[in-house]
Amino acid sequence: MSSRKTASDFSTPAFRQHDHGECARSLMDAAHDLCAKRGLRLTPVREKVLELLLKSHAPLGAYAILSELASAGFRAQPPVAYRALDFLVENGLAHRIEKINAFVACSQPRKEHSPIFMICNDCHQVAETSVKPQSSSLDRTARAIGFNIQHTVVEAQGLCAQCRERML
Amino acid sequence: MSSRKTASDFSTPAFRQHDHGECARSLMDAAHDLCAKRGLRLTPVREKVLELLLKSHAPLGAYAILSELASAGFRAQPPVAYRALDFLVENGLAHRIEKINAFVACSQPRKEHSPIFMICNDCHQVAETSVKPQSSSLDRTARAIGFNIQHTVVEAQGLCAQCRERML
DNA sequence: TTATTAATTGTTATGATATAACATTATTGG
DNA sequence: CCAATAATGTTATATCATAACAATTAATAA
Ligand SMILES: [Zn+2]
Ligand SMILES: [Zn+2]
Ligand SMILES: [Zn+2]
Ligand SMILES: [Zn+2]
Repeated sequence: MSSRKTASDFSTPAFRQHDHGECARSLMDAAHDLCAKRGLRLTPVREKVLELLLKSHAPLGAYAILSELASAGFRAQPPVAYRALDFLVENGLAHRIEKINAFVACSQPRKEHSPIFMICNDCHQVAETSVKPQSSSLDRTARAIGFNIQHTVVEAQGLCAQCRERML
Repeated sequence: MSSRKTASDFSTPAFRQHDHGECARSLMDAAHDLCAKRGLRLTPVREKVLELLLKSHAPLGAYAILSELASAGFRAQPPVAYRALDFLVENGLAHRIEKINAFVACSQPRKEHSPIFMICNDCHQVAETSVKPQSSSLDRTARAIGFNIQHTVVEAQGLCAQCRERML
């Protein structure tokens, strides 16, 4: 048993068969832990938004979240959703997918990472992986031109293996 | 004199001193050539939008373009700007920067490429570089999980060398 | 050329995403 | 408790983008 990890070892289970109930529960637990450790307040609306995001690996738009919040008895003005999302994103519990103006729960909320996303255009699920910062093409290019990176957006759209197979 | 090129050789001149008048003129010429070769029509409004984008290496939002179009005597309803931008983007003459909902002229409109952008948060200019598709972290990761990439978004926000120096 | 078709542009309206501003309530620390 | 801070409630508006259909212009082929 080697300790080597391939890229897929780091990928979110989005495109792999897995027990998503357990997947979601463990990420919710991790969120509670992380907030406790950092003295952050995972208030009811914030927890509810995270719960909604954790329902699947398909990102949700802010207004979809808002409407789910309304159904669950929360106030439903846009700032309610955006504030909760801001909290989750700022604290590394969720990510914004720029290409589709939507949000997804982070699949590795413990560690600092520069996430990269694979967005399936067919099943709409998003896999999150991350890359060693130093080794990315972006970092190499930035060093070459003296650019100081503060934030990165790395997203790919296409077809996941399952969807591609289904289309054959 | 080696034929090796470093990443900076491929970068747009955005963050380097250069004759931008010449820079813009040659890109406009290239656009005319490309359209002629492909039988595309660089109509007045499309050419004007490209001209506006070529005024600097700082991206412009669709409504900024719209207002410049109005000043220049063009019709100024949103679809006018979005259609021209769609044409330019579809034909590789401009790119959309997802992180800031804005558009920039392509700096290497001839060849197929997967562009990478460096967005300076201070001077708001954007450098475009590109990476050999096979070698990017995104492609390696995609191969590892069997994901078929159709489109990529790779953007970094931060500070260009000049702006960082100026801040010291 | 002239009819036919296709591409582009004009126009109105609306949809979708996001934030500013300020009032109110809840939590925390002294 | 009291003052300070953080979070939430609420209204209004800003910003970004497209649907739908009409009118015009350009390309094409009979
Ligand atoms: Zn899961
Ligand atoms: Zn899929
Ligand atoms: Zn230039
Ligand atoms: Zn700069």
